[in-house]
Amino acid sequence: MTPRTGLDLQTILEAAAKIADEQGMDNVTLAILSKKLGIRSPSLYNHVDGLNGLRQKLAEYGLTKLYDTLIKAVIGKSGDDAVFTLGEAYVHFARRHPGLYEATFHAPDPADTDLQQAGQEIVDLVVRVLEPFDLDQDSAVHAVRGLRSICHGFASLEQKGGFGIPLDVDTSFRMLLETFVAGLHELKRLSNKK
Amino acid sequence: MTPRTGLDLQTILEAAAKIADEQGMDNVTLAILSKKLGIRSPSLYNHVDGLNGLRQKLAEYGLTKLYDTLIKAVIGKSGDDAVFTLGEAYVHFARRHPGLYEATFHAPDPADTDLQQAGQEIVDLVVRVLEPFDLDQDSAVHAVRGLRSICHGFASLEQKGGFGIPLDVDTSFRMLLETFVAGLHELKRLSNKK
DNA sequence: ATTTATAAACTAATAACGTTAGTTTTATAT
DNA sequence: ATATAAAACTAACGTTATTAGTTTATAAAT
Repeated sequence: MTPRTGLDLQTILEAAAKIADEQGMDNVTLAILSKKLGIRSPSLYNHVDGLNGLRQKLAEYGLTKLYDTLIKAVIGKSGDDAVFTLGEAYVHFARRHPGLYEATFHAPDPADTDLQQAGQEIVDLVVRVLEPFDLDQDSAVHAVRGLRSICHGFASLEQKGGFGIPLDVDTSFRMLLETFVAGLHELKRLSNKK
Repeated sequence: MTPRTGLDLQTILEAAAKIADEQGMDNVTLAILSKKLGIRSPSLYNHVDGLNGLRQKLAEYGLTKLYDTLIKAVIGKSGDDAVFTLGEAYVHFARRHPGLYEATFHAPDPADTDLQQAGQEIVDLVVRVLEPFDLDQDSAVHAVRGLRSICHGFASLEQKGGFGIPLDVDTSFRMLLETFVAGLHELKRLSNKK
């Protein structure tokens, strides 16, 4: 004896992501979402644990979509080139999916296991991209944090309209990545000297 | 004939900043704020244009406090040292005032003149800190964007609990700044070669 | 074909919030 | 003492999220 088939989580998350991208994360409400789906807002509780539950799932959904984008981008690339490609795919994702990207950081429970794991997959990917740089274990962790900070910081500031001056932002980001990569090589050279 | 003297904006913003820091930006509501101030929520409209107006003012307040912190930190410093000091003061501010720092990015109208000016002061400060690196005009703008991205990205990720692994975060950030500075020197060396 | 179990979707109701309108209060300058 | 202007108030409304309880539809079992 099985129940009737209604909405599924995937449909709900896609609709929520669309609202986030088009109207901003603030407008991802149960009221607006349910209207878009053609149901009443209490019905959403059959699929998601309230607004917080929706935000949690949406954050996870966003991270896995980001991961899919990144891994497709770096296939067949290595070394400096892979770093540039990874970075550019990251900010490109944030531009294409501003709301979903924002949702990634709006999880009510950042310590949730599923969410952590989705984030860890991205970290592991960045670790692999940085492997050719021959960093020791600790330095590798530091470098991953660095590259994530660069990508997220740039994407976030760009989204918030932080770059007022009319100077090409792609060039800015490319130069930032080049500076980072050059710095990695340089620090490695210095440590090899000893 | 002057009116009675009630609350002033400064008091309101300080209370709002405290709520933001202690309970998160989501709890900066007119209801909670007015309760903390011992007045009814509609009375806040005498000082601030609703919740959006409060958020706008709070963002501006946060930027000026950040600017004050940064400028005090870099006084008497120059070159690489000034960059390290600036960056560390930045993330230190974000740690001490997590909610107020977050508020900085939650202005309903990012294009507002007063807010833009508050942000521009910080940009100008970073420009001056990077002057010793002898960058041409465009490169200087790119470098400022880069350093801002690094600082904001790191602060933001740290705040969101993005760094799971138990490896010292201060070391991570220091190394990121060192990588950036080394990269700047290296790129400069390369461009001088021609 | 009929029955039945199950979950999806519903209605109704409540509490909290932001906001507006209109009234009262109170400190100060005359 | 009095008039004024703004601060603070009460009352009310619309919108949310949320809970409780009811109805409905569908897939499987008879």
